[in-house]
Amino acid sequence: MTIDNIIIAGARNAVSELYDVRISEDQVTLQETRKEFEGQITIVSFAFTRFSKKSPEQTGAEIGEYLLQNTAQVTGFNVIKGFLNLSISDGYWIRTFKSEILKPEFGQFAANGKKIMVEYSSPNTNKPLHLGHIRNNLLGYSVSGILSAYGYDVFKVNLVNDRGIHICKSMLAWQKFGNGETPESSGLKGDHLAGKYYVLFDKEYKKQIEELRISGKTEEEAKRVAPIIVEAQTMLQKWEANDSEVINLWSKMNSWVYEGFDITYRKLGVDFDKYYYESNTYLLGKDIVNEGVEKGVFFRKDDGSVWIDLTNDGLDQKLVLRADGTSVYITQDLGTAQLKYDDFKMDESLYVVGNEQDYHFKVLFLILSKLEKEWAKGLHHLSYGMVDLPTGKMKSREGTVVDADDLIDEMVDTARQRTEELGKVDGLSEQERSSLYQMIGMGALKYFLLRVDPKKQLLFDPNESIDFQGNTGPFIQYTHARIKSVLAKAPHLLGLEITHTELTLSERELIILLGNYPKIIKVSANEYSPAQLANYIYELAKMYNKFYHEEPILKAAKEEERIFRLQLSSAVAAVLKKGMRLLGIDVPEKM
RNA sequence: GCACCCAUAGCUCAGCUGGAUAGAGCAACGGUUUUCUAAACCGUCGGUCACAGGUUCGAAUCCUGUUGGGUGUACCA
Repeated sequence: MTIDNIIIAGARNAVSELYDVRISEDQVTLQETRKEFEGQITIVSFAFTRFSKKSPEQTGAEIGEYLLQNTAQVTGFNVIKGFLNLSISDGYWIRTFKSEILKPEFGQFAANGKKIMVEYSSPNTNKPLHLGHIRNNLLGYSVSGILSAYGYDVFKVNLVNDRGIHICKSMLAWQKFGNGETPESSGLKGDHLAGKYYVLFDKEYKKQIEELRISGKTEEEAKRVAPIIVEAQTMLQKWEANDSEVINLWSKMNSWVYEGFDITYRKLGVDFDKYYYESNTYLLGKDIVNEGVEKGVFFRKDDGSVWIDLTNDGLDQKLVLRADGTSVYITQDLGTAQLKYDDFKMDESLYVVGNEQDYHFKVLFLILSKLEKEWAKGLHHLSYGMVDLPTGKMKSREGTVVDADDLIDEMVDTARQRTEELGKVDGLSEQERSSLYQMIGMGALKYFLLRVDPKKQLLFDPNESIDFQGNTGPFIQYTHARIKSVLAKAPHLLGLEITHTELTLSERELIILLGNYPKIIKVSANEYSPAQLANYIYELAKMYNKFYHEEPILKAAKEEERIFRLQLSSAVAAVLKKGMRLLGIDVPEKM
């Protein structure tokens, strides 16, 4: 039983005994006592005045007195306005520290027997990854870790968008302008090579549109009849007809791109249990459409196209199959959803996709539940905001993107400079140094992106480098390294029994904050929000640094203090490390 | 037009069952190292929580409206 539950139970008994009213658990509001007052847990007792018919102060005092008499852990109280501040015995905090926080599995929930699939990344194979994709990948990876810590059995999958007109654009431009260029011959990473031709296509396309307009066509018509776009469409048709030449080109370019993606994924430290490819799934979904027509959920128009009417749900009519019988995006997604369920039989499924697709997923989930798919109620969309630049939106075609590989390299390079300036690399081998720079640079980048509420759009200014001080990844990494350095000086104290009985203010605060870790995991998991966890870890690191300055650890007067403070430090380091791992960030032993 | 998301310090962000005097970091200014790592710590400066109503003992938080920003509303994916 947690202390919160003990206090809630005590408060319910108090109200029942004193005022003869039975109240439910959620009628008792608890909060942490503000720093300026004595105590650790506060009961907000305004609501109880209804039952006591007395002033908030008097009501609080009566309940406080009751708890003091009847609840062993409560050692004192004070009432300020309607706030009943309770002091909990140091013995209780120390016992909690020893019996829970110090355990290696602290923060890992028992398996809940549920399977969840997390789909993230979902790149297009016509261009390299940019900063927006980094946010997606980090969110997906981190949420997967958090869900796993919360007790889920997690499957990470990547649905690769490897077909369609946009892929043909890169292919066509390469065919026309590439002169057989390869990653080897050009020294370009495969995904960057494909991206280069995607941009070239767009340039040529725009040029042709302009020429057609000068010759008197409307913009709309020009866009439709420009030779290069017509060629790309022809190529897509050939691809769908299994034309061997097109398929070979497609395989070749895709393999370059995958090699490039793998490098970026490795640098980001993300991975997947399974890949799905749209080239395999794009024909799926037609069975579901038929099923929907039979069930009367969908209807067919005169031209043969199939629709669903969602106007009663506040949405629009939506096309689910073209008149010529071919699939649209939502058809595919219906089919893919079924396929994924058939493969994994998961209880829940999370799609990590930008908020520009909110409407799409609303429709998708609604259709599946109308089709009476039992599993549809387990589908969720982790909708995150765009990453914007001060100049506005990033656009691949126009080259106004922050490239993922460039940014990563830059971060690692900055980490190297800072670390060398601080002279912290003495005694490290070349390899240790480079792995440290990698860890710190990526830590700064990942924390920067994950500390912000996923649903908010995020501003990135390329002219202002990401900080390494204050509320940052490196600050937390530093705190971890700092603790490790102290621990290394007296390892024998870690195994000794804690006999300490009285806590200083900062010791008590640290234990309470450490004790909140499981709650934070729960909230982060339920809300799919690594930001909650990130901000918690920062608070913990900050509080530890304060403690570190205030209290001597190895230089404490009494041995029992040295033992306790060292083990407290060790527990903080463990939670920092675990928490950061769930954000996909590693922490160094030294920095 | 309609729908969804967002608006808190100069900047970037916390603030989560409605609760006490709204918090951090950065930036600016000042201080702390013969003591366990100064990527740290302490202090000063900085707020009409977009605006206007409403609900409540109590609102940054809930409701309504307005303004501003973003996104969507494709037989693109």
